[in-house]
Amino acid sequence: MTSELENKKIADLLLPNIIKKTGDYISKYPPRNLPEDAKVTRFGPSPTGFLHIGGIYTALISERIAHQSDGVFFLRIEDTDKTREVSNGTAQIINALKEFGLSTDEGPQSESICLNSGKYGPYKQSERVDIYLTFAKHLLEKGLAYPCFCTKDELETLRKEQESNKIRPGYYGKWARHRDAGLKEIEDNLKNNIPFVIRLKSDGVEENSFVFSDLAKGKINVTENNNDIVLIKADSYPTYHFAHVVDDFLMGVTHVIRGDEWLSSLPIHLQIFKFLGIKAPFYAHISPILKLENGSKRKLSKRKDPESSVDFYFEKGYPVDSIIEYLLNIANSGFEDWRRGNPYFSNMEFPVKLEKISKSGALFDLNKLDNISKEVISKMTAEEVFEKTLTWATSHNKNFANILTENRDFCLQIFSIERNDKKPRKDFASWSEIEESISYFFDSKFEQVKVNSNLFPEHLTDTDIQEIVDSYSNVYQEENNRDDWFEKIKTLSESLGYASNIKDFKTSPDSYKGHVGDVAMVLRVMVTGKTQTPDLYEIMNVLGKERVLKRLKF
RNA sequence: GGCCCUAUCGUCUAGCGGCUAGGACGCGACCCUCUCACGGUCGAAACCCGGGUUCGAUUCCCGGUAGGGUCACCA
Repeated sequence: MTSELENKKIADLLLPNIIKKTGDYISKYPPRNLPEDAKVTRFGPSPTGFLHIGGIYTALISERIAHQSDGVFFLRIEDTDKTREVSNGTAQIINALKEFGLSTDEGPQSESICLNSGKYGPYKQSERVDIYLTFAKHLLEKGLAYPCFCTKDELETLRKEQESNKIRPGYYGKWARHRDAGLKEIEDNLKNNIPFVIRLKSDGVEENSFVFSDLAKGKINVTENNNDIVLIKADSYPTYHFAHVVDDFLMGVTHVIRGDEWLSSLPIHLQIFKFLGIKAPFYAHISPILKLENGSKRKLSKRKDPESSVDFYFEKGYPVDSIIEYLLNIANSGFEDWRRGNPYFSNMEFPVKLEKISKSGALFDLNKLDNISKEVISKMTAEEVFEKTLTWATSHNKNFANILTENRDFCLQIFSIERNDKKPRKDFASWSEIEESISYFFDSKFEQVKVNSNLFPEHLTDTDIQEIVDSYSNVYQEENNRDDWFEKIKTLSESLGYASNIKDFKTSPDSYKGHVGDVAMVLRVMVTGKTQTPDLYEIMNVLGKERVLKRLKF
């Protein structure tokens, strides 16, 4: 029997139910009809738990690269490890993408809806098993793959033996026990119902290396793979390596954007492409987001770092645009300059460039996130701030949500304070900070705060304070503008023996009881219970005459 | 350990043979100012080490060192 015939027979023996040919699938999924420069990218997460911020980072870059080239960005659920799968994992992924506004053109959109499922789908790897098996069978027939009947224990002892002899561990060369098994041996094993995996019959030579051009990393040195890696597991699911190659080929992916932890398995992937006789896509391997711990950097970890989960940011109430802009800034540091030049453009307009992605990993910097977020929120209208705060509060702070809905107009006025100025306030980085910082506007909360007498300027006596409060109460009325309001404070200061401007006070401190700042501070503390607030004139206007007088009398 | 990747202020980075090494965040001072925030001005703060190549290296090459990744029937 020729080896060709024997291979065919082995393939049929191993996968008797696979009757389609690779060609059937290739013609079912023809090349995409897109403009020449259009890029097709994908996000391929595993539904194994909460979505990592690093996943959003990769998805964001992939989405921008596709859509900024009039290409296609799709979601593919990589659920080939049923032992690690989490029940609502897919839903979490879909929701997170939605929350971040990363729109997918194909793939699952919800539990039941899958966009364009007929075109290049299914978009769930567990539903594509027959496809992988067909391609695996093809490799078996060509003698480029073979069944391996080793048990886990056997592989374990093999590894131990290699390690103790200081030999590179792996299933290759003479260590690949089943690599050259004949038809008879395979038949016997199958008859005894011994489970098997399908391995690649590698032709790689460890000493050979070549230069590969990665879009993000640049030129890299690649060593040939000589490991007979597993393509199909004993449960008939493919490994990542095999699924990646088959899927990204059939689904017409042009640019594979993924974390650089995959860099070291690139040789495997290129080899599978070669064995299948198909062209590999472009690759961009991007550095992960890191965290500093005990002086050394490490990847943000799912288990140890709460900030690795996207939920962390949603709980704190960062606007999604803040997170997106922070991530864009990590991806392409030119983002900051672009933003300065285009303060009101959507961040979708910022052109992301793979070749500009930093080669080294960035430490996550919450300070920077806060700064970007303050900038983002300061550009929102009071209505936007209100709506987004309410949305956040509805799922994270019910009491506050009620206060917001019951006091809609009042809150809108509060959020308008110093917002429509040419230099708007930048004091909120997240929605969770707002409740506390505006609490004094609400009588129910203000009255609980006993105005602390040591908040007043130290050098004023109780009588001084009383005098300021009384005389201001007498002249107070709602003013039309800040200047009138301040003039009144100044006049009052003069009449009570305080300098109406601080410079006068500084030149001869002994001729005054204090200065206009002290007078304003007394009023500020009386009205808000705080020493640091936004513009007092605006606050008084928002509170209204009645409430101001009541607080002054208190 | 093998292989691969990376290395500029505390952090994110610009730099692509000649620069007082630039910017941003954070930090400090001052100005503006009714406090805070904003804004403005200024300041402290970096080229991992050693060899080459070169008239000249942060930049190119080699070697160290350090950090990271990877060596699964996980992705």
